[in-house]
Amino acid sequence: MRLLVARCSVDYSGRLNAHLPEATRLIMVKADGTLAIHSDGNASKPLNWMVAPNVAEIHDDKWVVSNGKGEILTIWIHEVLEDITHELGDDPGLEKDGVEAHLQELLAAKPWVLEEGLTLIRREYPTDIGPVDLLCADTTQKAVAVEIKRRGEIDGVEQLARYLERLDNDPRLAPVRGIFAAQQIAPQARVMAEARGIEAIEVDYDGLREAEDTELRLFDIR
Amino acid sequence: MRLLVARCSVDYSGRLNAHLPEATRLIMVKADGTLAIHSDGNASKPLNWMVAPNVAEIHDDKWVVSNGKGEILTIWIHEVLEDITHELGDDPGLEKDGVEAHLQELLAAKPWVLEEGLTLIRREYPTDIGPVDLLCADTTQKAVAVEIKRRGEIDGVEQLARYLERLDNDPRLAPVRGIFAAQQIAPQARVMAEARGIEAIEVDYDGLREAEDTELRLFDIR
DNA sequence: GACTCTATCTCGGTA
DNA sequence: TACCGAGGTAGAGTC
Repeated sequence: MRLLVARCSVDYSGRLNAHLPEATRLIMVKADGTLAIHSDGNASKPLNWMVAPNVAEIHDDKWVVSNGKGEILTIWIHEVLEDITHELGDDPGLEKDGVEAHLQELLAAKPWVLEEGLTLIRREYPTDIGPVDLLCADTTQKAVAVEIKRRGEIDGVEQLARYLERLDNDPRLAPVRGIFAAQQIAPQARVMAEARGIEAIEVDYDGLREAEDTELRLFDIR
Repeated sequence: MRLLVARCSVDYSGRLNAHLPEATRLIMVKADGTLAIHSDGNASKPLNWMVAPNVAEIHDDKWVVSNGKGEILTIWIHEVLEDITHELGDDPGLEKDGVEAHLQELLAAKPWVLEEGLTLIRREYPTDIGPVDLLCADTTQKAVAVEIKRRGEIDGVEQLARYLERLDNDPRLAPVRGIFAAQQIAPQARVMAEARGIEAIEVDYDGLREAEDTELRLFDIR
């Protein structure tokens, strides 16, 4: 990783056109060629950037970085205040916990926490506008589509409504009920769900995870 | 701006829980306290970060950065390879061109490029769930709602469909037609639009902008 | 301050 | 490769 602190001005042309007047900034170049230009304040995001893969022509006073999609970043270097390079090596990467994928796993394993007697037919059940998180069957063998979110907002309800519309076109499944499951459900999303005849259920993620841990210990499969 | 290259491990707890095993990384601290931890490859985004405002307890071997929302970032510093600080000063900021706002301006000025004879009634026409980008009238004086996106995705179609539903409740306007205008329209968004009776139109942004330039020169109002 | 929507979104998964 | 959905989305604008 190369870190350059310099007075510079920048032009970007590609997905839009943008210009940065002359000022002192940090130019960060990663090992794969990813380049980012940061100011000191008012944003955690870079002012300008260019992701890898790209080709950089580097001269003392001018860098021209381009990629295969017609994007060009031109940096005019007016004065270099610092120029250091470090080999950081590979990074083992971020371990995350608490995302939607895990909540989906937990509910796929125990759909009955959403409704007595609910059983799983398939995860990521495909429709022509995208996959439904869970397709289940209730105690009367009727189909139930489940959309899972970490935070239940209005667009999640819309998403489920779209799926239900498509699934109802399948005579083997119709009529399909909908369940909207999330750790937290916004009041507006709840209202929207009720208006569409969709059940909105808040799920206790931590409780589910603890239950999973307990079972794993009981069955000694760790 | 402080730039620290160090072997470190990191724990984040807040909107989710995440952990970074020990490795060499860049820790960037901006003047306002914004902090970002970057690896050398495979991402333009930081692995972990904490935006301002926050409170940082900084010791030699351990940083604890927290904010008022219960988020805590803990950095264990195992070895410092570089530690430099530069005052970059204020940045004049990025000047952009080519975003949705500009496309809306161009189409507001010339709604007839979307449909022969279309005239503008109002930009940002208010409904109780948000403003419609353009409300227009066609040659038969029927209302037409236009939603404008740079890239037309399925969500944009849904958004327009919601607006149309609301506008149709107004007896002075009903029935309202919908036009979905974007530089590029995704195939699924097009399918969804058709299913909703909405016309999907791809707009030539560069052509519109050139036409605008030409007119400005013709009328010498620059 | 809360809410809404855009974004050179970025990033990961999948067909 | 293109498309689609998730994000600790972040950030800007509006009410």
